[in-house]
Amino acid sequence: MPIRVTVDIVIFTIRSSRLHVLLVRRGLAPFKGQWAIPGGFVREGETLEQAALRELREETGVDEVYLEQLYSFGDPGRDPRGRVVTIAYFALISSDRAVPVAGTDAAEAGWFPMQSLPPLAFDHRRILDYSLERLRNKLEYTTVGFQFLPRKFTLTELQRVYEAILGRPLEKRNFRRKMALLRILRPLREWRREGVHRPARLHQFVAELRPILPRRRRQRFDATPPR
Amino acid sequence: MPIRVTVDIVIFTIRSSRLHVLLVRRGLAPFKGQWAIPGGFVREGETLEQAALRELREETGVDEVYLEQLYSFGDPGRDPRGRVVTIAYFALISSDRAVPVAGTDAAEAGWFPMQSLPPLAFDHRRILDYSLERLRNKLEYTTVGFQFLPRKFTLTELQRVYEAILGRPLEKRNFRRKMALLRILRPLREWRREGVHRPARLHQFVAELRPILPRRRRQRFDATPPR
DNA sequence: GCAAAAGTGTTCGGACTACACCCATGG
DNA sequence: CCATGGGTGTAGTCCGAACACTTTTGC
Repeated sequence: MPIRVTVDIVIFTIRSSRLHVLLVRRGLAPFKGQWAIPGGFVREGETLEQAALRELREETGVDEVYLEQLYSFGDPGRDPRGRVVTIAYFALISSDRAVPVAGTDAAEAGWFPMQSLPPLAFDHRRILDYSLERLRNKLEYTTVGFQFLPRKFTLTELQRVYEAILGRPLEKRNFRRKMALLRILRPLREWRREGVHRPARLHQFVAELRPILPRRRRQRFDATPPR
Repeated sequence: MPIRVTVDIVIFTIRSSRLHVLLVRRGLAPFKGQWAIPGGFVREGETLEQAALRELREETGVDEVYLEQLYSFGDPGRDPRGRVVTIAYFALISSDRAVPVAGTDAAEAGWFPMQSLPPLAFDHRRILDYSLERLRNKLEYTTVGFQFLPRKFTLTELQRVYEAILGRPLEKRNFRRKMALLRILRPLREWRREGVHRPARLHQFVAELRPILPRRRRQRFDATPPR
């Protein structure tokens, strides 16, 4: 009895300032009727990443997103049907594109806030927990956070993204100073006016997706000249 | 034709102040006679981690080491025999235990310095490159570095480990201050004397393996009382 | 007394934290 | 004129980096 290989994909987005994940309701046994993260078997000629992208497209219609391999889970017994090793990925989708369509083999699909998840099939709870941990870490030292926003956004919207992922409020002045120091935002000559208050300046994310470089000084050494 | 699943394991150690990796010479086609990292098929009832540990034991006789899942590689065509997905792990072995024994299905095994690797079978070069990157990152924010040393060691030995992994020299005073600040070393009342110079104090690594916590202050907020 | 490694202190700059008030707008 | 979010500056602390000389030993 050979081992079968699937990819599962955790799809994150931000909705109304809260981190959400896309779940599908299983139409078939096992765990029929339960919620699960999208996934499926890896096909003949495709790479693991292509398989993940295919699942993503089937569920959301979206392509060209941030996608990263998370971890592989393969405990015997994690799938009652037999030995299944899954390679888990996670994807980040900007809120303006986050419109799920029901998958082919899924009866139903929907966005769930990470703070209140339903019971999940298989070991998917564990996968979700780990992907959140990873996302939080990445947020600290890369610019993945921008993946959740449309091209133009306000600084407060950006801050809300960070807060939603980290799960704690941030201090406005410090947050803005940090962003300014990173020099990855271009302030636009456009303002968004909404509500009864001062309009907010729009910004663009400029610079490719990259790790945040804490500009190191070059290291020199004790230059004790021979006496 | 089903996908087959293997684990491959990158086994690191430090020898004469340089980072080494354990390679085995392949006895069978494909890539017969070439060097490769140890690995093998995942068996029926074992977890992925158990499979990695089994390979590790077969190659080195060593158990109870630092072991971490690295990444999964599954491009079609990475193995000419057919579709093989491999889950790569890496392990860290202290220099005093790093005595390889030839594996069961391997003709020969040996430690190679990471700076001068032979041509490798499959996509193993890529796996090695990635594992080094990961090891370097982990070194910065965890205490994995200690895994390479015996229980008692000198501060200079510890510094050599860090230098070997990072591939650059470090500054002695800063390195020692940092270690002192972390409070994870117990200085012993023992000294090692060797060579014609002042003896070096021995230290022990105390505290469990853990991430290095940059002690955050609790964040408070603008407490503008309502006027 | 000399060669060789062990050991040690201070200064600077960058980044993070804490913290409170004025500004522009629409109603 | 008021409610609402947008926007801004300063002071303290911590940490990493730079940098050179004294100590102890065996020969």
